Amino acid sequence: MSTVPVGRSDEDGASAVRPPNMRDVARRAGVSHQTVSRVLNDASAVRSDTRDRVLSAIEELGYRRNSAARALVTRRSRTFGVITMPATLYGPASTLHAIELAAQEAGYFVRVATISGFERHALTEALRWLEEGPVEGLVVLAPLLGTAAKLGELWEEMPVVFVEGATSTGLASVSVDQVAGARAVTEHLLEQGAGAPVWHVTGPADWVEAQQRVVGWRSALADAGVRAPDPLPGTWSPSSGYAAGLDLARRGDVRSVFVANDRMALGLLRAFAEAGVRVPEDILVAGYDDVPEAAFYSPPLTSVRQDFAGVGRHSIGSLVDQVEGAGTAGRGAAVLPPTLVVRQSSLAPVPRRARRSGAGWAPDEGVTPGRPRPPAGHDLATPS
Amino acid sequence: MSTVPVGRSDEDGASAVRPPNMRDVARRAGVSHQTVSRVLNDASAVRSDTRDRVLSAIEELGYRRNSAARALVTRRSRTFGVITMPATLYGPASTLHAIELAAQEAGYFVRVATISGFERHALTEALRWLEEGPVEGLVVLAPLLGTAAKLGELWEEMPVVFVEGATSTGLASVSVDQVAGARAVTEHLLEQGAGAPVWHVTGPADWVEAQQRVVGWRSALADAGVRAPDPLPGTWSPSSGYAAGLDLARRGDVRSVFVANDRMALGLLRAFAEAGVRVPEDILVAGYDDVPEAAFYSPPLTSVRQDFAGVGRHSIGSLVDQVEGAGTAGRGAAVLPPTLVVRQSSLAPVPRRARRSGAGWAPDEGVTPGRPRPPAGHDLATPS
DNA sequence: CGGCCTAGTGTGAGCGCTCACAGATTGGCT
DNA sequence: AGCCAATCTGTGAGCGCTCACACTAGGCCG
Repeated sequence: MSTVPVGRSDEDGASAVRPPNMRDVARRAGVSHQTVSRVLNDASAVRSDTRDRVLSAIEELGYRRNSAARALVTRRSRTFGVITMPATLYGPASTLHAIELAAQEAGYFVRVATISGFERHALTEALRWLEEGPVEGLVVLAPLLGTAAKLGELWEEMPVVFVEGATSTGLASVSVDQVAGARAVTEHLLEQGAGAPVWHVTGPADWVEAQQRVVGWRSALADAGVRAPDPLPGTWSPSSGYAAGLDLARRGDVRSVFVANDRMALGLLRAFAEAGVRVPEDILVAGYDDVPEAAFYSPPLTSVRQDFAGVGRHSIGSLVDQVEGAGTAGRGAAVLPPTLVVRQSSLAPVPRRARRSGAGWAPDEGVTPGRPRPPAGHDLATPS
Repeated sequence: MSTVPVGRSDEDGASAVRPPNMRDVARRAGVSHQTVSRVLNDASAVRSDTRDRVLSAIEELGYRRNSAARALVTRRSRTFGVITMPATLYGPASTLHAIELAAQEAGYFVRVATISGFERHALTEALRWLEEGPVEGLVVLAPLLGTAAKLGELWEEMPVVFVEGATSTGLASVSVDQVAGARAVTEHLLEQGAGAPVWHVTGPADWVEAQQRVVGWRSALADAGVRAPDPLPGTWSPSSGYAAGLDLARRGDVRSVFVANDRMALGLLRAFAEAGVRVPEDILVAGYDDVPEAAFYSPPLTSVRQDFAGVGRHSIGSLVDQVEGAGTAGRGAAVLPPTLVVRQSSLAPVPRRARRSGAGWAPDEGVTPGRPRPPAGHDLATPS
């Protein structure tokens, strides 16, 4: 490792404390700066002993390539921008983290612009901020309806990928199949509830994911010939689930509820507990997201797991294809299948045939520390 | 807003699709490139009508300054690096988000390097990755013991701030006062439990925060003249809390438990529920972190809230001071006070005087949707 | 009325790198 | 020996910006 301090004090005695540059390395290795550049980039067309000399000069000087200079001449920043909301929500936060990880693996940097809302003005400002970078591509974590349309004409020629939310536009997008997930969980509740109507607590109406979960829920009920009750509005927050829970507990005719995310389901379970409604004996409950804590709710919550890491990888993969590949590479719409994870909250206790396909009564690993996520669940094939 | 496509096709008919540069703007405004630069930077020493002409030329051309060129000559990237773990944990994720937000407000970009562990090799590699940037300063989210020491000599002259974990080194650090938080929650449990010993489920032993919570817990017990029971080891995960809960439920003599984070407390509550232990009637429970869901656990969980946004702001503030200020600016150790949030899980039901200082039986806002975080809680003065 | 200050502007160099191309060296064939 | 191709290496320009400095014009003083 480097033992020589930065800067050079040999040769011409330039006393500057500036870091060593390519020319310094070249001089030390007895080659030209261009050969150093070749070693760093091509690796080809350089005789191996020359390369070795250059590499050891780099090591000795503690040389690090100046990426600003590199970016200047190549017009490539190796940076992707991410536009996101100030969400500490489990889903978006996990996706963002996965994106950062995937980008790092692909050798790109990520620059995050957080916006407070999806109004046009905020979007424009975020783009400005990112373009200062500048960025080579854009990931838009745009879970609200209409974001894609609003942004549509803002970039020209800038590679972009919409995550969790874009549809219909010709642009690249990556998402988890929310309709399939909602269908699966609804069908499961129908089966466990012996065909009784499945109620639904929605997410905010302007979220694409919330809307698609409604669609999946409706279609499963329609296919079963069961009339859909009016959905109860929620806001993703536990308190909105709590409110919905109080509503549902007051009615006497509810047999099962599909809640659009786990946090709301937690609030709903709390309301049921206070109202003396037993889960799953009186009412079956299922959530969505499969947060790591879901297996430890009371009772352990049936949920739908999403592959956030996969979403991150696909997003970055699409951008890399668009930037490095030619033509229409990476332009498609990737749709990832979700996984139903069955736990106690949705299993009708009486007909004990309910234990199916590895689903257990969590906490299923018992006292074993670690991630409480059993490999249980069926993979759902992507329908579209 | 810009209606002219990028590049220029007027003047000398250069057909290039390159974006407009400073010289293009200068030509259009009838000034020199240097005057354009002055408008963009100093703003001083330019006559106002000249400035206006330059600004409108910028607008018309859709000019955006090339930050690579700027960074090259100024040797300033306006970028901070963040070294973090692949944590989807609530605390680190919130802190990271707060850091990004604070940096954006201060006009800096953030580059995140995620490492899988705090071994020396991984750290070195992360530094390499960030230095490629290069970055002007470093935020080290280093919650593991000894990270600071391991990194100690790796940078020379690079501004750095340790978040949640560093101590004793002379370097800048920002953290929440874990000892004070643990003391407060332990004292509260002692009072509610009428002086009965408070048990403790710890976090992983190599986490600074876990260790300091143990310290706070011990000192509160010592001050009260109560012997500290052996702490139960945990891993931050709900399942480890579940395991600890089974252990504690088996003993008959436990009156109260302070669990080192909310996720473990959730697992512990689950174990108690299965074992037929009632909370708070049989055992009082409190957690740490005050995750947004804590108010909806069964029962609602007493916890300690940390000001993550404040941590983010302080971290970035310290780096900005170090970079822009002179000398020893921003070098101190900032310690932020936590807030105890009392909920049902820790309130002894019999002596009803327990309702104090705004603490309520959550979900205290009832059915109102929104953040389930009451303004309740006492602020703890920073002791150190 | 010439010298000097100040405000406003222009000129040229160069940051560290990559690109396009030119030059040097080698080896294999006639 | 001579020549061509293949392989390796060097040269110089220039990316878009900021910095240091030179220059001009006008106002004020001696």
